[in-house]
Amino acid sequence: MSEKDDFDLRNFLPFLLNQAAEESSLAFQQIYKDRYGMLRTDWRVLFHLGIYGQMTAKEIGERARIHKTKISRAVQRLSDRRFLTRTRDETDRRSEHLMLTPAGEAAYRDLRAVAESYDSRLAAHFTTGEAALLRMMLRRLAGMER
Amino acid sequence: MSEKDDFDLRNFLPFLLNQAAEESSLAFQQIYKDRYGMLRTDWRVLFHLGIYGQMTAKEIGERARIHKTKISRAVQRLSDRRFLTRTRDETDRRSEHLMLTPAGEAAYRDLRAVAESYDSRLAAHFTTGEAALLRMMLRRLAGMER
DNA sequence: GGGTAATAGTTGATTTTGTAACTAACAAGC
DNA sequence: GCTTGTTAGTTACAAAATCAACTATTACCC
Repeated sequence: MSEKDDFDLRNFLPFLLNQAAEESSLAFQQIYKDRYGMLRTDWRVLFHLGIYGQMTAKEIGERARIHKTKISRAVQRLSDRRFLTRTRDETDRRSEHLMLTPAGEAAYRDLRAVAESYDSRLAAHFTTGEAALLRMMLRRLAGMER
Repeated sequence: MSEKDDFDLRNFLPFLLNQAAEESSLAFQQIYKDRYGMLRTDWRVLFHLGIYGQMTAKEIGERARIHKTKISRAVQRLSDRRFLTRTRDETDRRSEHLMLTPAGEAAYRDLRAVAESYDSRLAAHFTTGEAALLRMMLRRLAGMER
């Protein structure tokens, strides 16, 4: 298994980003899965509603770049568990407004606290300046600014 | 959809890392998928063998943190397409040594060139120093150093 | 050496995702 | 107002990921 070719996979950004993303999501994933039986899309939808209040499925999908079928299923699951309510828009009856129930709010607040402390723990690997630069670079790679 | 809560999802590292990873893998994924019909695990296995030469499934799994069932199926697909050969270790007949065929080598060299230019394009978002720092930080988050 | 545990890798059942086709509602042009 | 095209969201089916159980082989150890 000695080196045979000098391409460095460990520095290839798509690979490296995936490894870092996977590793750094693991412990958080464990929590929303164990504590609420949620999937990745579920907590993302929950957080969007917790942060921005009432939104439609479409708005969440655009903001988080999640496909509409994934959103549809996450909304279904969250609705089944009484974490959100769906109310049709009366002026455009195709879309519906999603809003957290008190139970949804509680789950959101709980997970938000976990997320905050978890994020700090990750950021503690770096100086404050480095962490800020890292976030900036990631936002740029994610196409979230420019 | 006005702000209701000041938690910033766009700065939450697990989310941000995932968005960046997904976005920055898209175009590369398109290429190995369209050109060779490969899945994510397939090109990873291919690259490991291209870079390090002969390896066992277990070694690849450890190095890339991929579950053995995923590796097993990727090896099966690559073997079906005659991109690699499998030879049993005669001193420990449980494991087998994987090695690229000439066709596998050719695919690897082709994709490696794509990967290199693709990586440069991504890194061009930053100064040389920033890019080096980014890779270092990602390796640290991925648990690939310390 | 015989029994028990560990290891490399595979297979099968279940869950989740991805893709395309669908329904229902609205919009635009004429 | 009727046809054609869009849009929001759902559903059906195929592809892929996950998890547990399995086979075959080697290691341990009494």
